[in-house]
Amino acid sequence: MREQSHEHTDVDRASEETGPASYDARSVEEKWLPVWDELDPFRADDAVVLAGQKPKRYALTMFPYPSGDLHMGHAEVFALHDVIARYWRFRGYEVLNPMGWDSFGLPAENAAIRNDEHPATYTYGNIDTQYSSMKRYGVSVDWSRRLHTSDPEYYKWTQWLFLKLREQGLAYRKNSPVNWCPQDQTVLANEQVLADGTCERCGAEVTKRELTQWYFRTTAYAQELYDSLDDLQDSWIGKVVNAQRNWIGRSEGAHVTFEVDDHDPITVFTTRPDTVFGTTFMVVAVDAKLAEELVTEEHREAFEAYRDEIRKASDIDRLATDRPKTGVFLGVHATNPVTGERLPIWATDYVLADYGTGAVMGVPGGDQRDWEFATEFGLPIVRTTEPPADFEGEAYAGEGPAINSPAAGVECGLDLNGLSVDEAKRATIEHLERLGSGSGTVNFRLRDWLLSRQRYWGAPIPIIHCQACGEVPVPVDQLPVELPELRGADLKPKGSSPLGAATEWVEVACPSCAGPARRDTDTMDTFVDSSWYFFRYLSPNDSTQAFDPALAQAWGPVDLYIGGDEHAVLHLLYARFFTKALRDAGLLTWDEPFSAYLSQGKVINGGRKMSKSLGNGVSLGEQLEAFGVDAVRLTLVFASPPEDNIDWADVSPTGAAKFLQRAWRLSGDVTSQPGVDVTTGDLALRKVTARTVADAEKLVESYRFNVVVARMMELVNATRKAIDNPAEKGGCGPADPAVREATEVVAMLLSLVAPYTAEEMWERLGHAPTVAHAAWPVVDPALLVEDAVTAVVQIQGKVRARLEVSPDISAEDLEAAALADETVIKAIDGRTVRKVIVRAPKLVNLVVG
RNA sequence: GCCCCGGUAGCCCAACGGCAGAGGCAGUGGUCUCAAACACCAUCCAGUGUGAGUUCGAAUCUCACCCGGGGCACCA
Repeated sequence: MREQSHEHTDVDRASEETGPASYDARSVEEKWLPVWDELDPFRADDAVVLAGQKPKRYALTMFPYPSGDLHMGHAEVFALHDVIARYWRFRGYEVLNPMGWDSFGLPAENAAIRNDEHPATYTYGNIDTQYSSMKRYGVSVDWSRRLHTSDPEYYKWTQWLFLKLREQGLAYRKNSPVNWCPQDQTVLANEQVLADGTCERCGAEVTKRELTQWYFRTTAYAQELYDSLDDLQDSWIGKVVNAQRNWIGRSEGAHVTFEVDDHDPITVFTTRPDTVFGTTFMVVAVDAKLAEELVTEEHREAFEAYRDEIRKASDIDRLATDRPKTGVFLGVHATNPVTGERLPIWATDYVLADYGTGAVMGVPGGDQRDWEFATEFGLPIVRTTEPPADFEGEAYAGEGPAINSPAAGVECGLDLNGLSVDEAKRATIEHLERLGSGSGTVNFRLRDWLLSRQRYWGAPIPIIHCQACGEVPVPVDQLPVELPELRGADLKPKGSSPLGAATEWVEVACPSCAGPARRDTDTMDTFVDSSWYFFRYLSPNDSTQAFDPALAQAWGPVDLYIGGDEHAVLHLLYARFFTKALRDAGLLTWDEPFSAYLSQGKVINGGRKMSKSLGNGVSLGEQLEAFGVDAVRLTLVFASPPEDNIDWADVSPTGAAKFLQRAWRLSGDVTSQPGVDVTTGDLALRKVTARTVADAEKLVESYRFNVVVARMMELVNATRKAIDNPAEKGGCGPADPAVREATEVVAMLLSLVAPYTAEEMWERLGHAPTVAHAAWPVVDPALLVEDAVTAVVQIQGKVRARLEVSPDISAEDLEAAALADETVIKAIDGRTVRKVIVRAPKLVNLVVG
């Protein structure tokens, strides 16, 4: 592309009469940017929406973290997102399309330590860079709503919301074993530890520490967070709904209470209450307090030795499922509430302290883990479900009739024998409820969200700890609690928050009793900042409230959210939690923040993720330089469906640039004047145009943006042919009004993806800027009707002939025509026609023989 | 192990249960050119992962399996 520029002048000179053969992407970009700034066509008008003058659409894309300049991934999501935002404007919606920066976070802090500076230097420097790039990228954003989560004006409200949630009992402090990242020197939420036990952010192996930390009570909404996934099933991309379901991990079952000798009873959670007859022992988590309370003096030494050994093992080892079961007997017995049998109680590490009640009834006949444990320690095994005859495994957890429930000769008031698993579960729960020894219940895997962090560059937790009054919230009129000025070496992680070193900042008078007190020195997880930013966009400059509930009512919820899969559980779950909490605080009326969610695939190169070590990185800046903004955007949108990965090695920005030139050239060929009566234009081309618009509407609305681009290409090809071909070959020449109509539609459609080229075309077509304000074409339904359609005649389902028929042909006529056709008669070859299926006007299928 | 999603031409991808091909990339042949690039025209290429089933008819629906991607996982 660049090489062209030195020849450009020759081309211009040579083609003065026919117009230039190509345009220069760079100069077109420079030409239109200031014009758009002047026209400001993307400002979202609150008044219009509040008054209900226009229907609204809220388009949201995950705001970037300011690390360096934008990369290919950003380019993709912004390009996809802009298609829908621009389309909605064309369709008459008042569109809110805001942008900001998720600007708290560790990279800035680490850079500050490295370079002996303040994190703000890195942060705001990168924001400036990214802002310039985004402007050039031509996204249709309302920049007046720009926000940065690290601005005190923003995090004041993050702090306010923290206090609001605390008032609702949704933020609390507790001491517990927590995930600790030794690399980042801070605690992490469960969601931020990957399945392999490493830190989601930096990849270091996460360890455990016992610490007092702040939590959001996400579990209070576990049921609702799970249930409302049903409503999102169709409008969210399936894999994200699935990931959230798995993460929340709902399981139905029962609590069963077992009396214990000389001790409080133990309650366990089980999904298989029907197997209670097969319980031959009890197991409690070795690291739970319960184990320590239960163990007898006689067994204490052995227990403690076992426990210490387990504590030394890493989580990675503990999580391995293939090692032999271990445990120690605690010296006490429980009583089976149904049979009265006495059951030994053991401690083990295969039971988790923080799931369910930290204790389990051991049913070796029905649970493989219990089977292994029983085998290891010589405990009895009783089957309570009859396995199929060919069953060869050990524990049997499948369907089948209940047996040994109770065992022959036992009378206990409950008989499950012969019942199916479901029937037996229900009967057992009813029986337990009668006995007062249990009840049906639902358990969740989801844990509370650990939100405090021992790092500097985040929103300080607005709590003051007073020896006399305890936790005291910072009064609202004293918000924000601004970060003290720390820089460079002051920020070095040392296992506790750097804020602790800012003595003057930390030591304050208690707001309640005025006695000596200390500020909380932890900052909030940056996922807190991003859990509500889409509300702040509604009132970005409001200094009196986080957001205006009336505007939330008018604009919310977000109509389409586009972002990366890496946030499938993290950010999306947190934002859903915040929305429900804010609803219950009376600030919102709706339940879910994002009506539709689309995830964008990754941009990879040569089949591998781009990385410095592989040396396969593709620089967005270089691509833009080489091909222009529009060609890069078009490449990214056209390459594949939005959610699929794009391999840069498989795509062709050169091809995209060629197409743009082809499209643009049309606008120079049109010779009719703006406003010409298109109804007199060439019918064949008009039909293609109408069909394209109708299809494009459906395709954009179902987010199949790559197919929309293919349709644009077809329309460009058809228009080119109409201009160039003589009448006898179906052409109509450049003066035909249909050519203008088609080219204007190309400009409008193209503006969804390639705004500069489209704007340039629009101008050459004799219109004032901006094409974004152009009137979307109204499709005349008459133009969508085909004059003649090709009906296929199948014999035994195989196509044997084609007939040109009228689109409104009757079934009888079509059948007659098919049977009269010579090719058909030949293909039937004298056989009997046994059955005729007619789908007028497209198909006839003959069954012969 | 459980749960989602996918598998169509050399490649990226289209196809209301009804003609497997819309579009693009790459390839091939041509027009233009002194030559090349650009542009334009033409053209080659698969029977839809495998096996059954439903149906007049299956890429599409059902089941099983194979392969790839993702989520959860000693979660009772």
